[in-house]
Parts: sequence; C-alpha cells; structure tokens
Amino acid sequence: MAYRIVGVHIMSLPYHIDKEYEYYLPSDFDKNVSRGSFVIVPFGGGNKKMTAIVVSTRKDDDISSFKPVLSLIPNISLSSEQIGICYFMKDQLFCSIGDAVKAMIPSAALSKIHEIYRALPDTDGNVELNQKALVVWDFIRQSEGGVSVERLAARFGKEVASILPKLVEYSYVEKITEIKDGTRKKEIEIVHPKLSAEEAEEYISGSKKLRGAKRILILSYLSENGPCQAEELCERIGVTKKQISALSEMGLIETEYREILRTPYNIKTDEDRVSLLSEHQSEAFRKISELLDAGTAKAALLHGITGSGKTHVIKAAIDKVISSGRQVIVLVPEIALTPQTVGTFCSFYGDRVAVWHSGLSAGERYDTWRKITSGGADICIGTRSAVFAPFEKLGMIVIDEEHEHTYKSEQSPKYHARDVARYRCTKNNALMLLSSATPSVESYYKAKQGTYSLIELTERYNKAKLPETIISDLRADAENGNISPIGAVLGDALQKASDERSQSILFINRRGYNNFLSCTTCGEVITCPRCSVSLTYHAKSSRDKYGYLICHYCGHREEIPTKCPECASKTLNFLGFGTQKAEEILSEEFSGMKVMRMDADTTTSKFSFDKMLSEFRRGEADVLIGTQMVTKGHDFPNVALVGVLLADTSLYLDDYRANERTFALITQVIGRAGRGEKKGTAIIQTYVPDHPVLLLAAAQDYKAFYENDIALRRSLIFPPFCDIALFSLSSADEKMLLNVSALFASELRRLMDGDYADVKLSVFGPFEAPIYKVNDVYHMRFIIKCRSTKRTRELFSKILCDFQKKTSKKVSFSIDINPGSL
DNA sequence: CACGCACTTCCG
DNA sequence: GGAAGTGCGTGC
Repeated sequence: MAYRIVGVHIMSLPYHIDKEYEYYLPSDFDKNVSRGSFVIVPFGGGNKKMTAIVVSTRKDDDISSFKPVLSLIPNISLSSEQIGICYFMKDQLFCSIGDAVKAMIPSAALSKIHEIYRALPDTDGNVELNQKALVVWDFIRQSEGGVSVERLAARFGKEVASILPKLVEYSYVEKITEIKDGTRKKEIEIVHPKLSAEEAEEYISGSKKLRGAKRILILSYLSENGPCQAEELCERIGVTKKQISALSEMGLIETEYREILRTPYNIKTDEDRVSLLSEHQSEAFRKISELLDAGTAKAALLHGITGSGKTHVIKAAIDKVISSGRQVIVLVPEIALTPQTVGTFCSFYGDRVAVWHSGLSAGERYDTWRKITSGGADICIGTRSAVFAPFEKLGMIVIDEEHEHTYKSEQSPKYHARDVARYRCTKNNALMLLSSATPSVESYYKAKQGTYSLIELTERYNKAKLPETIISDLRADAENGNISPIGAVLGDALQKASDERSQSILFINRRGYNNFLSCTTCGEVITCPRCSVSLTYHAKSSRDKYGYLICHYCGHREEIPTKCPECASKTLNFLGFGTQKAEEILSEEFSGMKVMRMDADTTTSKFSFDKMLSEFRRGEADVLIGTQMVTKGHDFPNVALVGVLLADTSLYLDDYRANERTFALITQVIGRAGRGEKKGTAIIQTYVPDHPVLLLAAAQDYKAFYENDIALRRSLIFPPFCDIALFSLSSADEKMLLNVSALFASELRRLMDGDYADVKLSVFGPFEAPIYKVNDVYHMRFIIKCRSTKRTRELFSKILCDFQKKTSKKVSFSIDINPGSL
C-alpha cells in the first residue's frame, strides 16, 4: 500500500540546515494535508515537536526510513504563490524558509508549541536527586498545572536545561507538549429572544413563575427590542453575563456566537468625492491604463513633482484594476506619517479597504489577514509587510514615496518591499507602480533604461506656487561671530513671520550628532581618500586614546587632523546638534515666540503625534521644530516659512545615498512652505552654499540632480552599477571574532581564486562595524561589491553554510544585500 | 574508572 | 537550534 510522503521545511532552523525533510503521513491521517499546509513533526535526536510547512508531496511504498507527521495545524495554509515568495526570499536574502514564512503571515495565525513540566504524584523509591534538581523539582511540584520551560529558565537560569531531562527520566516530573491554537478569533455573543411575545408576557406579568427580577428584565427587553449583543444588554439594563447564560440554559433565550473582524480604523465611505483629472493627469493615467491592459507583468515609475496630484492618478488606476475584478496593494512608508493618504483611500473605498501595519495588535493582524483571504477586501493599504497581503487575483502593487528607506526591512529577513512586489507582479501579470517626487537613483536609472516605464507629471495641480528658496551661508554668520544655529537670515525671517502672525516650521536632521569634521572657514569636510564619503568620528575607546576618523566603506582610518587639509586654518569643528538644543536656543533668542518641539521623544504615541499636529494647525504655537516627521505631507495653511537648520548633516553621511537623501529631504521641506494663499519662503542653512545637491534641490531640479549623481555612482561603482553585500560577523568573544574574521577573509579569497573564479567581487574588510560593540557583542563586517547573480549567491550561500557548520556557535553570521544604510 | 565538560556530528 | 555522541581532563 502506498503512503503519502510530504517534504517539509521546519520553521525554526538556522539557515545552514534549512532543507527539505521528508515525513510520511499515517494512513488514518487528515486527508487535507497538501502543499502549503502547516504540520507538526518530530525532529532531531530528541524528536522535539516542531512546526513545519509542507512544500511537496509524493507517494512511496516504503516508509521505513521516515518519521511520521504528527498533526495538521488547522485554519492556515499558504498558496503556491506564497511558497514561491518564500523560496525567492531564501535565495535572494539568505534566510531560512521559516524566516520568510514568519515575515509573511501574522504570528497569531500559527499554533504555538508549549512545553510544560508537571510533577508526578508518586515519587517513592526514586533515584536521589542532587541539591539543585531537588529545588527545581520542588518548584515544579508547587505550581499547579505545570510550568513552562521559559519560566523555569527565568527562575533558575539556563542550567535547568540539563536538570529537566533527568527529572523526567527518574519520573519525578512529566513533560507535556501542548499545541495552542494561535487562531484567536474575536467573537461577540448575540442574545436572541426564543419565546413568542405572548409567552414572554406570561413571565413578565408573573402568570408564569420565574425567579429574579433581572431575568424578567432581560426577557422583556428582548421581546421589545429583538436580538441584542450580550455586552450591550448588560450595559443597558444592568444585568450580568451570568444571568444571561442562566436564561439560556433554561432554554428561554438563545445565544449565538458570531466571529467579528477587528478593524482599528473607522472607515466611512464618501461617495460624493469625485475628482476630475487634469489634462496632464489624464495623460499619465492613459499610459498606466495601457500597461494594465497589456495582460503581462509591467513596472512603471510615476515621477511627479510635489503638488502634481499623483494620488489622483493612482486612484484612477486603482479604480480601473478593481472594476476588472482584481485586487490592489498600496504601500506607504509609514502609516502614522501618512494618515491623509490612508484616510483618502478609506473614504474612497470604504470597508473594501484593509489597513495593514506594524502598529496592529496580533489579533488585529490576524483579522485583517482573514478579511483579505476571505475576499472581504479589494485594497490593502499598509507599510512594508503589506506587500505580502494574500490576495488571489493581484492586479497592481503601488509603492508610494518609492525612495523611502522604510521599504527595506531592518530585521531578518532583510527584504526590500520593491523586490517582493516585483516578484509578485511577475507571477500575477500585474503592474508594479512606483511613485515619488524624488525617485531613488536606482529606480530612475531603471526607468531611463526602459526596465520601468517612465511616467512624468511635470505640472503643478491648481497652479500652486513654488516657495521662494534661499540658501543661507552659515560661514557669513561664523565670520561675524554668530555661532547660533539660527543664522541672521533665518532669524530675521522668523521674526518677520511672527510679526505677520504666520507660522514657521524648522527642520533639523536627526541624524548627524557630532559625527563629522568640518572646517568653518572654507566649508571643507574631511573625507576618505579612497571613497567619496565623509569620515565618521569615532569616540575614544580603550584602544584609541584620542578617537579617530573612519570610513565605513573601505575601513580607512586616520587620526583627527588639527588643521584643515584644504585651507590650513585651525577652525575644524564637529557638526551636528539635536532638536532639544535647538529648541532651547530658539526660546532664548526669540523669547516672544511659542515653540513646539516634535521628535521621537515628544511623540511617543501615535496619538500625541496627531495631537501636536492639530494643535499646531490651530495656531497654538508660532514655530514647530522637529525631525523628519515635520517634513511629511501635512497641510498647514498658515505656514509661510520653512527652515532647514543645517542641510550639511545629511550631505556628508558616510553613505553613497547621502546626496539622494538630502535632495529628497530638502525638496520635501520646500514643499511644506506656502501651501496656502501666501507665497512661502524656504531657507536652507549650510556651510557649503555652493554644493550642487543643495543648489539643485533649491531649484527643484530632479533631472539635473539625477544626472549628477548617476555619473558619480558610475565612476565610483555604486548601485545601480553594482550590488553591495554586507557580511556581518558578531560574537561576545572578541578574540575569537577576530580570528574567525581573518579565517573568513582567507576562505573567501580561496573560493574566489578556485571554484568561483568566474564570480567577480571586490571585497573590503574585515573591519569593525560602525558600532563595534553593542550589548557586549562585538561586530565585524565585510563590504563586498558584486553583482547578485545566481553564481554570486551560490558562493555566498556556500561560505555562509560552511562557516555556520564549522565555526563554534559563539560567532554568528548574516548577509544583508543592498543594505538601507551602512 | 567515573563523571563532567568542551567539541563535533547529525537531524528525514 | 538542540540532542546525542566523542574524547579528554580531573578527582576519589
């Protein structure tokens, strides 16, 4: 008789042993097991129960060499497309299939395996225990219902792991593995009247006896008002759940449990809202329309200057996809920072929208997931992980503000939403629509090359005016002895705005805290001799008494110069200061103005963020000073002045994307000024007023910026002309880490000279990570310029597996392909 | 000679 | 990752 054999990937195994393992299905087993199902299997010498996903099935007569599948996890499975995404992620990102699955599905959907130890009653004649084991046993004996391993480990430390098997062996305790159903649906209890009005009346009037005035009250309420939610009933007439269930047991009423989906957003449809497309917008829509009609996978970049009404075009495209019976995913950089985008879509599409982001509770995520799989939504709008929304007929994925770094995951698996989106669109013959006012150089390059269709919106909607932009030279202030972060030009403008009773926004770059060295005389910034990036200051450590400057790309390191290499003056200064300091200074220098500070410290909850914004909109402060979050699209009609305190901080971040980020940031800031009737002013303070990126941003000339930057990247070989692989090694044992890093370097060289001579790599490293020691763990890294081809990935995968197998577990390895920052 | 531990091996 | 297997040092 033939048995079914399933190939599975076990969920929590490290990368180097993550492969397909085969198990047989016992003959009486659930017939529903198929590719995509989740199962529990015994694994390893101890036959530990593990969650696994089925990726293949076949038949075989001989099952002698296999272990059996233990059980099927109900209510969840992956589609073929989703399994495909997992393999794609494993191949591209060097993560296990299990890690990919975890990134994709809500954690609440998978059952959790709990190991619980419980004392056995009869312990006579047992082997004697040592002191420690006795204490542990006593602890287990005293806790009713058993204790989890986690709690024992927390109470007695890691050594319990060696004690517990003995306690089990000598029958002091038993080990129970329970599988808790993770799928907690939220249900509401609805109470129905069961009696006819006449029958109920008999109880209410007292002609039929029923004890308890409250019970009679329930009957009379139900017969008058019909079915009611139990909680509401309790609240309205002051009864308890117990009284309801008592009546239910007596058969006088009926209770029904109905699953409800938790929706954290209050969604209202606003069907009156009709938007007519301008001529330019119609033209853009027409091009997108063609791509949608093509019937094959397409990708497009919608490049539209701020205020050109990209959202209207996107909305029209979404309408078209939905009316053809397919579904849409809309990705936004961050839900909290784009409430109006979310609000807009919700008002257009009502409850056909599913909102997905990291702020959802586990239960809310699970409900949203179910809403999508059950066909209850046509649009999923959300952050990065919404790219996995389980639609079956995906027609389009929109990535709004395509250049934002939040689309790259910082945790493993370190995927980029754009790459997953492209994969999904290819498999679904769908359209990937990127949208931005300041596209990433990589995407614009692809558009220029023809990989993406380029759609441009060059005209401002409603003829809104661009603000006047002034680049203010801080060196002039320095010469006049003004060391305040608010220069003369900005100071005057602030005063003037205040006099005219209009508001101002000041933006300060959160990044860049005393981290690079600049000459206040000539504006020169100390940069790396081999790379076109600034050197980062590293504070002194036990090994370097005075601190040093380092390049994060090639590892170049030098002492802190005492004079400027360009003009020889001794006015080198560390640049960068925080929002708090700026707020302080502002209040001192402009005592009449009310200042509001908005940064990560003052907006700990999403609630406070919205609250501050509406306070500012109501005019409760003259100046809003803050980090990145003040630059995101909120309409403040009374804001006429926008200032950037120091544009340089993001220019000289030691990252090849520094220019791109600065350009995007300044463009965005300028867009904040003069949204109302007044013509706005934007003031950009800098020590390098001639810097081309600043000039081009002030002129809002993206194309010139792009040409400039792409040329730079071409000559220095940075993406899109290569891929960057960041290999990280970390360990608490510094000496071992250094040894392994050296070993890694020589092994890499050996492979590059031998079996993988055809793979072209430029290896930089090993050198210390920017933050060498984190939580007593040391970090080393290699930066490798390469092309992420099949062969390159084979090489990376091989060396990663080899080292994880060979090296002691005290050192851990990871790869990040094209990291968000370095 | 037993046991405790570091280190290696393998998991279907 | 984790359990079992291997080999060696220490302790009565």
